[in-house]
Amino acid sequence: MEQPFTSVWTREPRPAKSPGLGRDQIVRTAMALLDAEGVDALSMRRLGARLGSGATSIYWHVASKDELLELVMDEVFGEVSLPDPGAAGWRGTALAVAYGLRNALFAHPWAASLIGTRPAIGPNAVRLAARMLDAFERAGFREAQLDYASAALLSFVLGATAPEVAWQTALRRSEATEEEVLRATREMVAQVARDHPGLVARHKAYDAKDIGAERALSFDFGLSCLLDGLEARLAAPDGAPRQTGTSSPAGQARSDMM
Amino acid sequence: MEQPFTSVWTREPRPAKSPGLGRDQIVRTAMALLDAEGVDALSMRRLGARLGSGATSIYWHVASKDELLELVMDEVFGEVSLPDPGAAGWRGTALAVAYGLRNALFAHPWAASLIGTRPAIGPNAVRLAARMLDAFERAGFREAQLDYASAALLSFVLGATAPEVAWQTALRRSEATEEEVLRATREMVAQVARDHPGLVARHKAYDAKDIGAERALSFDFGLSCLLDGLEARLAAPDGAPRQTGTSSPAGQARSDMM
DNA sequence: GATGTTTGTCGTACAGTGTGCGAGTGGAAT
DNA sequence: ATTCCACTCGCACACTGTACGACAAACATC
Repeated sequence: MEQPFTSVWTREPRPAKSPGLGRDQIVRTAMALLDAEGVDALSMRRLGARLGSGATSIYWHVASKDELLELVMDEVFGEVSLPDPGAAGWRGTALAVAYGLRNALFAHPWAASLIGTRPAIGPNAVRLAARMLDAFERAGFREAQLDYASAALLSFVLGATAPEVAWQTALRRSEATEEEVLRATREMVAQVARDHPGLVARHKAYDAKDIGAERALSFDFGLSCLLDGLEARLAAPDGAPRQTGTSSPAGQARSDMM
Repeated sequence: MEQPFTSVWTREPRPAKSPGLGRDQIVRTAMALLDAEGVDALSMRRLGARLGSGATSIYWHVASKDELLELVMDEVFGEVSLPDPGAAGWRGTALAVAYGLRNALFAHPWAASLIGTRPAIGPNAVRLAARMLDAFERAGFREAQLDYASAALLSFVLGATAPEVAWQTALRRSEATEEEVLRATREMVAQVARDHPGLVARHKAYDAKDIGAERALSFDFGLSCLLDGLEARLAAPDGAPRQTGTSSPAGQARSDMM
């Protein structure tokens, strides 16, 4: 669309000395609307109505809806509270970021569907990344590994949380009881996986348990596994302590795209 | 919307004995359109035009656009080729799934923006999960850890790949040269992170390197870290070998939502 | 004070979107 | 011959993002 690859963050915001509409008020109202009614309910006209102004007035302060979404996205990143990297230690900071981000995404489910969509380079996202890099550097990570390690953590958190949130909101939107959902899901799995007998048995085992708690445990498990793996790299700085890992398997090209 | 929580996969597809339009032809054509022109270009009218039929004819075979997207999503999962879990071994299977999924997402960039959006429970996604569980069970994972471990792997792969794809397509859409983008990005970072002096220096170091290759290395690093961490759990079955990890930090509630 | 200029608001309009509805088609079964 | 059924499709509705240009109010300059 735009040729020199611009983003909200490069362009100056409107002077903002104004008495009426302002960029931050727009963003706040948009977040409220998103939180209250979900991502589908956010239209410029509805937002304008909530602001008590015309729909197209918004375009004076914000270039496009996409840009507005970038702004609210960064607001979500701003909501994770960061500990002092010196006091919390490496693992503490990592855990805080992980759970903070996870909780922020649960608090704003619409953000989960946007997170893979556009690059997160707003000031709050950058500050979060900087904090994490700081903590990881204190821990002893150097050079490229520093970036790799923090990227890995963020990747896991996002990849684990986004589908969870998707599930949760999908359930919430259909007003079925959790009972019904469980039954329907089991039927689905049974129907679709009848030639994978292990699956249906295992899925049956879930019936008794609380799904939310189970998912939290799963998150904990994956997170501490990843952190353990990272910690192991601190001992052997430039190699994979358990070998393999850097050789691509069975005819799969690694970095064939781009 | 629908009260008993239905999904495409529960409902029988239309008998499909038809000569004309059919569910699979629709899905194939939709994929072609998506691959060629991206996710914004997929509208029912355009799809109908490509099929040589009216736009609303599609609704006989497919309940809604959402359902259609679920179908094409599963087709993507079907594209990752799975090795024989017996022959490839645990780590081999894990690597194959990871790179296979990653490559599939790069081959169909539109899928990356859909992946966090709706639960993946189509037959191909289920088969992939079953294969992975099989391999992980052979490796020695049991009970809940079996699920946790495979979920962790998928989480990392998705969370690492989706933003990468998002970046790549964002760049592709703006017809800027990679040079321009680099310069603009650096300016962005510099502007936004001027109180994080470490960041801008580190970002400068990237200028010489190939971004794609760098990202592939990052993926490799995170993946092998996670696998190492998982492998460590095989030795100490029911505890975290490096302690911590299951206690939530500094006043952050763990599973407070849902 | 008069005159331009910037800053900001908004109504209208355009080209699209997903999809409900009901009318129409052809072939098969009665 | 008639009834039924699997399909196809045109129309219409409500709604979307946003380009454009007409306004108004605040401010600068003469």
